[in-house]
Amino acid sequence: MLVAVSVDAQVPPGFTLTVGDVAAIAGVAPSAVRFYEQHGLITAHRTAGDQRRFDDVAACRIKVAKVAQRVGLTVREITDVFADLPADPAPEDWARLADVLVAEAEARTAALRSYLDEIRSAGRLCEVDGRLGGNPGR
Amino acid sequence: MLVAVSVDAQVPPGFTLTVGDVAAIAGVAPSAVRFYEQHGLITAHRTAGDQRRFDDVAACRIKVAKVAQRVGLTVREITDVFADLPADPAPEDWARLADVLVAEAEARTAALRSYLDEIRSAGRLCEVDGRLGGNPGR
DNA sequence: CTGGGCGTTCGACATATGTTGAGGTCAAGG
DNA sequence: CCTTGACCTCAACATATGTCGAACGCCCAG
Repeated sequence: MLVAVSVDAQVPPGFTLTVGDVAAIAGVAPSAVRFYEQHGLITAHRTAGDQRRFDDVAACRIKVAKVAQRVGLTVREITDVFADLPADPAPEDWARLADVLVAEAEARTAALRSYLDEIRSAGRLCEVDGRLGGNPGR
Repeated sequence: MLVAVSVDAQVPPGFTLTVGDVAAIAGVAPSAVRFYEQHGLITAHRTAGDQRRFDDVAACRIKVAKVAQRVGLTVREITDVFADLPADPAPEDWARLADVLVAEAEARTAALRSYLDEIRSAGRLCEVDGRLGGNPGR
């Protein structure tokens, strides 16, 4: 007789965390966790009673996302980057992810620096490639 | 009696750009220019007819702001950074500004990199234990 | 098997960042 | 002067990122 716990038979093993659990681990509000799931940043399985059950990877994704948001990435962009992350990421997978995110952050910083350098080196502020004196339509 | 020469006497010299001019130069919509003025990112003088007249510095500030937004700074934060910028900035002033902005961008990138490094070196992702018996193909 | 602490959805609210439209005014060219 | 396009304000809408409350359901401990 192997009939035992049939309640969460459809929830894969490892998916034991509730919304509140993930929220506590990731340091965000439960509402935010639902928001991220709605937007595909994380995924959940559902119990027979329609409750979400998360993986610990979900909490990890959220933590990374919060830091990535600080460098200007939108939830949508972060979701896209996460699209390449396997369901059960190995350290190398995290490393690849890190490369992508850091590269993006550095590219944006480089753009900022480059533009500021341009302004600074232009003797008289940034009258760069703008035609002053005309008023063409938009 | 009306005095003809008093029409734009209150608008300082150099403030010749209309909302549309600044918008065209900075590459944003006129509505955005008004928005930035409302939020203190740029300042305008008014003609006798209550129209805004900007300085070319305004367009420059907007251009910088757009790039700074890409590294995660809010309009509020950018406005605060601009608070230290003189009305008529010299190259050194832009240089100081650049230092502040780039430092902030790099700090945020560093935080991201540091956190990702932490995850990667933790081996077992975000300090949480799951089924680490292996990485089943699935 | 029941109580209450979580969970669920849904819609309203909140903030940031703008855009659009209505209704009216200003200013520069003809 | 007078037309016409750009400007003014104000309000509503739009999107991103969440939060909160109501009304209701699930589930674990006693």
